[in-house]
Amino acid sequence: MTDEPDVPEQMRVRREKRARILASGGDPYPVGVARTHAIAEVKRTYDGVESGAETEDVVGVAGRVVFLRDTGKLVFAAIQDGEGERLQIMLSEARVGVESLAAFKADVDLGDHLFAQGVAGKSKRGEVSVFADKWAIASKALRPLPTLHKELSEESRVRQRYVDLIARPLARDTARRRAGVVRSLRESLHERGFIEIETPMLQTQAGGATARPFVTHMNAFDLDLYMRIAPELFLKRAVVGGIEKAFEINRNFRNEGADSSHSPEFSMLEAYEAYGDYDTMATMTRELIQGAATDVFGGTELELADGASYDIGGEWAALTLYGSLSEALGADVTPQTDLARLRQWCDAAEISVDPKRVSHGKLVEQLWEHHVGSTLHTPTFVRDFPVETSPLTRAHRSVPGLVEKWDLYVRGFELATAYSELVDPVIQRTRFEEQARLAAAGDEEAMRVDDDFLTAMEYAMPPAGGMGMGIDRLLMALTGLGIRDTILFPLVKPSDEAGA
RNA sequence: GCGCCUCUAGCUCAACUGGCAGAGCAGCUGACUCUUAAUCAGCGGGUUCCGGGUUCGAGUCCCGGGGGGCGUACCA
Repeated sequence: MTDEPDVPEQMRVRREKRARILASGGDPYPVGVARTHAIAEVKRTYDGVESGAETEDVVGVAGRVVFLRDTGKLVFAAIQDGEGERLQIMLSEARVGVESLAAFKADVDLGDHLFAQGVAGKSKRGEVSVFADKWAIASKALRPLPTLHKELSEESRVRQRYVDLIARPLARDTARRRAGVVRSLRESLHERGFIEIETPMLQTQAGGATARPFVTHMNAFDLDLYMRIAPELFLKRAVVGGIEKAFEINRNFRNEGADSSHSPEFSMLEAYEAYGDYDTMATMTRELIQGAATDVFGGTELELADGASYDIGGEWAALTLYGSLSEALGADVTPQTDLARLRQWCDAAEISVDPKRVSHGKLVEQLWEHHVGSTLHTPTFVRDFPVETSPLTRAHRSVPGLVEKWDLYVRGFELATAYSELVDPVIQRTRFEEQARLAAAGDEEAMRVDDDFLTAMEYAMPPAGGMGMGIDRLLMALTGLGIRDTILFPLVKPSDEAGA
């Protein structure tokens, strides 16, 4: 194994060390070590010790070696644990003996997990240290660590996130912050009496959103199945059945483009509340987000990765789709504005529209996105959408041609959306049929008629508000990072060079 | 999908108009009992993403392919 020709020198050397340890009766991968203290605990406890002083407290610590310095009869090693805390280990010939120190120098590399036992104290330079009496390799690394003083290339970061997590504090923080945000959302929803349910990811037809699905196949039933594009239609079935406040935080899959704000698999929160509407959902959404910001970032004033900062506290701005578009265009746009006029504005703004999907609603939304959406940086609710593009939303209670739907925009992208849900099964059927016509005409993202869902609706769904929010995008909004940095292991195309 | 940029040692990056492929860290050998990207002496390490082509000569120029980034179009 040590004479494979293609193995780089540094890997070859580490493999030889592993073999040597085994040959001399040692164990490069012991089942455990006698760890007594976390690194942060040691640093905290002995912070008050005088420089150069040793205590009589024996501690056992373990972590990954991230720094090594051999000064002859004294060796310094810094170990790092899962929280990114570092602790200095000092190994002196006087304490461990000539032989053990020589073995340490010969066998331990940067990247190894190391265990050390000894008294806690402080070095002459004032750094909390463990003066080791004993040491052991807790796990031998066979690959060298990257340079810890330089940023890993963007590609290496996502391809080898495990290395990124070792090397880059922000990577560790982001993983923990994401966990904190998700936890905060769950707790806030639980406090409001919501019940978390899990709905199918494998579906016989992908509904609940307009998007192209991934297709897969079930062998046992010889059946083509779709990965879900949204949990909406199943969550609503649950509401019909009496789970009046239902939510799900889980993955959706959309077979579409990938860029700095789109991932083919992404996490989404959807929540439905019987006897709520799009206004109650707006309040709840704001409180969920502000709560997550407070729980994880200590408040609603956010400092972003790109240096920008903004405050998401207080009430959020609200405007209407048609009103804000009219203002931006300097002309009245209403649900009655005809297609020809909308096309002129699209041409003027050089917006190209898929000819298979041209409708009043589609053009209005594209115009709005171009002229208004990308300019909204602080959280803003955009209210009241055209009916054609919102087949699951109920008609506006006072304005004909509109539906009760809002989109929440932050930093130029859509973070969340909510409806006063359509619960009339007869209207729902005609909406589905209209979608099916679009699909037949070539619109690959249009919905299909879901008969089982319509049957459920015919048992009567209570009036309800529903909301969907992208979890990845929430992290983006709170941190300023791109979507691939908020997802720990984003999809990457295979490359022959990655790993071995 | 289209356009532009990019791929060189384990990692991060150099290499002019085509002319011996280099540095820092990391590695190996040695010195040093307070280092913390230590210092000192020495030594290794390359399919320059892959496949063709032009040329006396290609990391560099041309063609094809792959990975990555940015912009643009669509979706959240």
